[in-house]
Amino acid sequence: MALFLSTHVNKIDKKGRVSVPASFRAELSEESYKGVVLFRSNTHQCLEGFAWSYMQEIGKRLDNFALFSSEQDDLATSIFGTAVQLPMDGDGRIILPADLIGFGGLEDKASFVGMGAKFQIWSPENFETRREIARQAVQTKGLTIPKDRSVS
Amino acid sequence: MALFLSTHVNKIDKKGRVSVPASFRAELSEESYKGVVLFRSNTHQCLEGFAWSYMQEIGKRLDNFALFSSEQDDLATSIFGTAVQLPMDGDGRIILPADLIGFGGLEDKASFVGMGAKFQIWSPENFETRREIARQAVQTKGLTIPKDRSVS
DNA sequence: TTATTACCCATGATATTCCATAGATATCCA
DNA sequence: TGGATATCTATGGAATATCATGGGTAATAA
Repeated sequence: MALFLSTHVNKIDKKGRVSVPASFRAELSEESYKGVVLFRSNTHQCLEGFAWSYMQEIGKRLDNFALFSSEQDDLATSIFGTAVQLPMDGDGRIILPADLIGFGGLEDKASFVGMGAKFQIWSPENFETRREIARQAVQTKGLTIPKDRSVS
Repeated sequence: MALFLSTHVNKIDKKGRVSVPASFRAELSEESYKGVVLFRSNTHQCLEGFAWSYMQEIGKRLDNFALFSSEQDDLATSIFGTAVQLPMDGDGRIILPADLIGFGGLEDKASFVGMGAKFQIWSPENFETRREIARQAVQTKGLTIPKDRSVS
């Protein structure tokens, strides 16, 4: 499984192109599809990205919901319905669609934030705020990584 | 599993390079990936380091959280989002990124402090203070190490 | 056409690799 | 035991490779 790590700030050029960080590309290189899947975050003003193979994993997990339930319908709509598949060019860049640039509040820079199996794309300023909120949440709620695999 | 012991003070050169202590390198030599993972401590003004395999373990555990839950999001952001994977050069050095040098309050020297499975990197002056506080806490609270692995 | 996308190459900045040196520690042998 | 030699470690600097980025042009679509 791909493991995205660290935060990289890259420039969005006037064609809407942005380099996928080299370390992310290395993680993606094992994938059959050379590119990323992006969609709008349901919780933040940012974009979320996966390797194509992880989309299949999400599909499986969605199957755990009852077929035709409203939960499955809502999730499927917000995830699969808005996702776009973006190919990488020979230099490891993708073209961000204008509507996603708008949704993420992006301007001339994009922060790629590794989240393990997925990553997020933020405007650098918004992310600094988000990073601090997350840090405090981990501290005050005492969040830890569970030891075993028996978590729901 | 790697076991990091003792404290070593090494110099940070003008390129941000610093030698990983030889005894730490010996512990890392069994790892498939020759390098370390560093991130900002949530509790101290210092950096924390792991072997790469430990990070993969954390990644797996985190994947057990419900997808898109706020807990997973907060943890992933503060752990994976701020971590960096640093390869060692042929001479056993890593390059500390400028933002981590700033976060840790480091200048021209770095104290590598073995903590068992992980290690910390401190500014030597700050660590002397920290060492004394930790010593007193162990004394007054009568802290001990539990026998089994059933600790939360 | 006109706009958008794919592909190619150039370049500066940054990171990685390689080599040199000096001090400390260990090893060896008479 | 003494002393010479080799090895390991930390450190500095230079050469080389990689990455992000900009721009050009051909292919494609509307």
